[in-house]
Amino acid sequence: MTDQTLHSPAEYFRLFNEINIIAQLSSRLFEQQLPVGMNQSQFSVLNWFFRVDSEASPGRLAAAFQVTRGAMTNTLKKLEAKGFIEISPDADSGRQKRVTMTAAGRAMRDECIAGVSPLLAEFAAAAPAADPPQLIASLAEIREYLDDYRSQAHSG
Amino acid sequence: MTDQTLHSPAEYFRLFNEINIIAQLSSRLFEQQLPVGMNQSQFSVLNWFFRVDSEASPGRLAAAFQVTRGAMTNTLKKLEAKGFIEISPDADSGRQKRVTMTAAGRAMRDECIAGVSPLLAEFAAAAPAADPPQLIASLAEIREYLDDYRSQAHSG
DNA sequence: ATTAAATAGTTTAATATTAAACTGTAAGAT
DNA sequence: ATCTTACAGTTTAATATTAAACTATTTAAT
Repeated sequence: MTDQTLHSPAEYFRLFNEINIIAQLSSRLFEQQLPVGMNQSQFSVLNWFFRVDSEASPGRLAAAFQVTRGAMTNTLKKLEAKGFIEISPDADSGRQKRVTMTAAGRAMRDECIAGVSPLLAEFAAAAPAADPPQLIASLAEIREYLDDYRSQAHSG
Repeated sequence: MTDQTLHSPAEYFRLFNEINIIAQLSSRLFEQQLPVGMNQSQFSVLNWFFRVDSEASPGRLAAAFQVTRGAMTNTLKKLEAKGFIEISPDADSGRQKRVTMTAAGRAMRDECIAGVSPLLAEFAAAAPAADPPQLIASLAEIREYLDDYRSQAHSG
């Protein structure tokens, strides 16, 4: 409150520490609520098709979730094997592919939402964060900074 | 600011999404600054001995970092092989062990800090989070809630 | 004292991820 | 037209993690 511009590196260190532990705890908790065979990565892809767009290339999805293309190849294979997505050649580009969600995928996405909803509702009711919108805004800022940082000076 | 008690589950969903992406991005970024052969888990253990206590059992460390005992066994083995910690029998209990940091471990901890400091300083200077202390406090609340949640109704 | 239950740590199998090498395609330079 | 570079996706090897089975020890019950 006293000082909005000068912050110690040690403070950021603690910040990332907290974030890492929460990510670990929450991921495990959420995955336990998902239908058998589904994990967070797979659900995230299905949910992306619900939230963002009806189709995408594997590369676009990898960028959206900040994972390597190899990791996305793996995740998409699992989803395709279960019939939740379809992977077809891109009519406009021989090196890209076109990924879409199937009806079964939409059903599974709904099932996942139904699975995690009680947990989220319980969480929202307990309201352990004073001001979630504010918190989300701050975190989004940090996420964007990290994302830029990575692509600017340290491409890979 | 308008409403401090009613928050939507969807909001918490977004919150955990942001947290997960930041955890992923920041972990990778930090690990790249560590000396060769060191990773975040190993550094965290060395830093724990610096911050918290001069000795601990493997189980206490596993609980502190919210990882399985098996994961901690693995991490401690790596550190022991490099001479950064010592693992000895506990005089008071035949089933527990006693872990301490060596002088080499302290030196490596300092080296790690030196490695990540520029990144943290750069981050602090750019100050992408308006109010880090407030943010840390909110996150700590969430972390504690998740931790309690896990141990209360869903032990494992 | 014996037995049963809980605890601490290790091991094993399975999985998700990264980094880097690799294949194939598109775009740009000459 | 040919060559070079960049790009999209896959594959491979290495690693960290979890869950569950396992060993050994301690504590509790009888």
